[in-house]
Amino acid sequence: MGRGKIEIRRIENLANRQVTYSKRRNGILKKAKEITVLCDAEVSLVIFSSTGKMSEYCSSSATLIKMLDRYQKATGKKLWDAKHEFLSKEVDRIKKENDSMRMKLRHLKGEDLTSLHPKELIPIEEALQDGLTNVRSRQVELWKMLQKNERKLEDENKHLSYILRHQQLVMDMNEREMGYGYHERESEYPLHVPCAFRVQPIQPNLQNK
Amino acid sequence: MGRGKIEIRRIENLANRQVTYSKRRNGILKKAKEITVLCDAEVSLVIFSSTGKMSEYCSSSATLIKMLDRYQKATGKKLWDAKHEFLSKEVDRIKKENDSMRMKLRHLKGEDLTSLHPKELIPIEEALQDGLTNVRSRQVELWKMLQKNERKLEDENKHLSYILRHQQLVMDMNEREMGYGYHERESEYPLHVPCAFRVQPIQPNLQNK
DNA sequence: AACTATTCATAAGG
DNA sequence: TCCTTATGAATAGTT
Repeated sequence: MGRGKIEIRRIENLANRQVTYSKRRNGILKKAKEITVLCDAEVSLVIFSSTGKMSEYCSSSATLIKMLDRYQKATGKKLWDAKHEFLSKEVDRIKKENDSMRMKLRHLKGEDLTSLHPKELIPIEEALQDGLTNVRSRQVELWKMLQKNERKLEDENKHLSYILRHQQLVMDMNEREMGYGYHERESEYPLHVPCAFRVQPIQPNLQNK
Repeated sequence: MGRGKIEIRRIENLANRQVTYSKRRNGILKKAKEITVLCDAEVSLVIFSSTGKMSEYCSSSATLIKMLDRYQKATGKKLWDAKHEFLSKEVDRIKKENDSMRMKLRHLKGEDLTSLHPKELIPIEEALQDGLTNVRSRQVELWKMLQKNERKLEDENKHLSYILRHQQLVMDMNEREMGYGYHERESEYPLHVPCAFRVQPIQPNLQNK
């Protein structure tokens, strides 16, 4: 494809070789990009020129690392050292554990049951029954605690109300005793108790809530 | 370069995409080989089709590992470390997922409930109830299937027994008809039916099992 | 898998 | 390195 056919053998002339290199490298990079877009493929391409200059292309969805991972899985060749191998195995192991738990959860939800042997249903049923028992006993426990707490608060409430009411009575009496003659003293030491904080007669519905 | 120009965008038709993929893949592989020969370059090329099939080319003087070493030196990017980091993150991520599922399972078993807010008990209870319902309906389903199958077998059994009893009656009659006169014939063509295979009167408990 | 019309890549030259 | 252009290669659509 050019002004004449060329044999596929090393180009001896350095300048020509370099020119051809850069032209063809661009061509390959372009083709690589095109195939990823056209065909939904993933490409990793690394080229070193004879002078050692590097060019690379890696399809956007695939980092070189991911590509190499896939490469390893596809070929079985090991590119990494023992540390990575350990981590890879760790990932696999945990993933398996994960899948198994996911399955268990699904079974407990009552999904995918048709894939199970009838005998396998028994322990699942028992586990569910136990779980339900436990959850409900916990609820009863909480309920009792709430009730107990409520009673305690109610008692406290009554007690406080009683004290406050008593205090207010005392204050009212003092006020009446002192009469208008003590007006100045009152302004020096005002009571600073806004209406909202004055104890009201207890509301019946507060007790029964 | 073909019967008409095409846009560089994903080919929607699957068959076309696959055909184009294989044509262009061959093209790129050829170009990669050519540039290594013509220009004394080194190329590493890995392609995955959308179906996950891998093709690769690596110039003879460069194994992929050597290429990656050069890549690391050329870019300063540490593939090894990056890979390590990637895997570590992966492990962490999956472990978290794992812990969360383990917790869910424990909760469904009714364990560690004290750490939950009372409101969180409700969905768990519901899930357990649903699961139990599903498991039990599956059991009922299986039970029905078994019963149906049992009835079928019972009927078949009755039918076979009837036929065999009938056959035995016929055989017995033949034997009696022939009398002792046919002794020699009987020894020439023995019945070859061992006792164990003779049909016995049906046992009542076989029918009711 | 082959064919072929067409587009594309590129060798040579400036 | 970039432009041009003649040529051969690659390939899209078809059979």
